[in-house]
Amino acid sequence: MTRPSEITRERIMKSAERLFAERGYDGTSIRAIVTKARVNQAAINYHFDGKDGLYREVLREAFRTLTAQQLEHADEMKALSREAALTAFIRRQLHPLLARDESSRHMRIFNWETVRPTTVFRKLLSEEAAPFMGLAVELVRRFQPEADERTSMAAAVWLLGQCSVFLRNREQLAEPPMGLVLDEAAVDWLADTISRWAAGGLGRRA
Amino acid sequence: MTRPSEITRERIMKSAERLFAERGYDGTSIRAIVTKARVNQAAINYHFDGKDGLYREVLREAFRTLTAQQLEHADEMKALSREAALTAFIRRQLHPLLARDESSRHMRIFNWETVRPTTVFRKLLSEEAAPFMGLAVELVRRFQPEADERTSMAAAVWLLGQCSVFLRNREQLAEPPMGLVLDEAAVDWLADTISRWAAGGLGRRA
DNA sequence: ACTTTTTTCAAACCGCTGTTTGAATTTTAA
DNA sequence: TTAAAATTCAAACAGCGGTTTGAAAAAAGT
Repeated sequence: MTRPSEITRERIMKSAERLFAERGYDGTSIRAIVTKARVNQAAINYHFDGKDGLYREVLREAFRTLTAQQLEHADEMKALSREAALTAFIRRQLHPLLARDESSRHMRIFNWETVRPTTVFRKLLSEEAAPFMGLAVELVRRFQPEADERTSMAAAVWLLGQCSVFLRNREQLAEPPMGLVLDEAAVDWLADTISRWAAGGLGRRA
Repeated sequence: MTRPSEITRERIMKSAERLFAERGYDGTSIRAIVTKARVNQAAINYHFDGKDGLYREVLREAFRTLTAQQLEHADEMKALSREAALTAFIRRQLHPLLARDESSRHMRIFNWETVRPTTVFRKLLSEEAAPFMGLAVELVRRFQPEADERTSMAAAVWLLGQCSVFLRNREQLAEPPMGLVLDEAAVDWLADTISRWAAGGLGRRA
C-alpha cells in the first residue's frame, strides 16, 4: 500500500460518507463525490471498483463504529442496576441527537437503508447485528427474566423503536403541530423520561 | 370533467401509488408509471403538470386515508377504558402489517418521506397532522392527566415509535438474528403486548 | 354538420448518470 | 539510473431521466 493512494482513498470515503448520509445512495452522484473530495472521477472505480463498492465500504464502517459505541460499555453495564443500565443504554442510543458528528451521519445512512435495504445492508445486518441485539435482549431480560425468546426479542425491538422515532424524525418533531425541539437539555430529559416509561412497561408482568 | 380523461387519471394514480410505495420518488421513473398504467408518457405532464404534481396528489391521498382510519374511531374510543382504547389504537396502527393492501402501501410512501422529507410532505404534515396527533395526545393524557404539554407530546410520539419500528422494519425483523415473523397471529399478540408495556410505562408517575 | 376544445400520441430534446478508455504521470523496486 | 508497476487524469461512451413539441384523434358544444 503506497501512501498517496491511501490519501485519495480516505478523501473519497470521507466525502462519500457525508453525501450518502445527506442524500442517500441514489441521490448521490459520483461526480458530486469526486468534486467534494477533489479527486479524479475515475478514482472511485479504480479504488473501490465502482459506486457500489464504495457504498459497501462506507456502510461497513458506519455499522462498525455505531454498534461499537454500545458494545464498548457492555461490561460496565453489568455492574449497574437494571434501571441505571437501561438509562445508560437509551442515552447512548440518543447520542446522535446531541451532536452533528460522525454518529449522526452514520445514523442517517442507516435510515436510508430502512426504506429499501440494499442486499449489502441485509447481509451486513444478518451477519453482524447479533452482538448488538444480544446486548439489548440481555438488558430487557433483566426486567423480564421469565420471558420467552420471542417476547425478549420483541421487547428489545420495542425499546429500540422508542429511541429511533426521535432520532429519525427530529426535524419533523420540531415543527408544528408537535413542536418538540430537541436541544441538549431536552435530550437529557428525553433520555430519562423514556427510560422511566420503558422500565415501567417492562417492570410489570409480561 | 369528461369521463375518458378521468379514467386515465385514475390509472396513472393507481400505478404511481404502487410504484412510489415500492421504489420511492427518485426510484420511480415516469416511464415506469406510464408503462404500468398503459397510458402515453405525456399524459402525466398533461394531467398532473409533471412528476412533482403527480407525487403531490398521491401523497395527499395517502395521508388522508391513513389518518382517517384512526380519526373515524375517535368517538367510540372515548367510551372505552383507557387500556382498551390504547389497545384499539395500537391495533389500528399495526394494521398495515396484517394485509398487503392500500394501507401498507400508504405507510411505505410515508416511510420514504421520513428520510428526506419533500417540501410537499413537510407542508402536508404541519397543516394536517394536528387532528391525528391530537388523538394520540388525548389518549396518553388519560394515563397522565397531570402531565405538561411537552411530556404529553413526547409520550404520544413515544407511543407511535413503538408501533412504527415494527411497521418499518418488518422484513429485517423476520431474518436472523431477530427472527420475528409477523404473521397474523403474531400481530395480534404484538398489539396486546405493546399495549401492556406502553400502559405500564405511562401508568406510573411521570 | 361543423367548429372548438380536450385529450392522446410518437418522437425528439437535453441534461445527467455510472463506467470505460488509453495515455500521462508518479511511485516503487532493482 | 532504469524498468516496472501503480496511480492519476481528461475525454468519451452509452443509457436513462423528465419534459416539450406539434400533429392526430376524440369529445363536446353549437
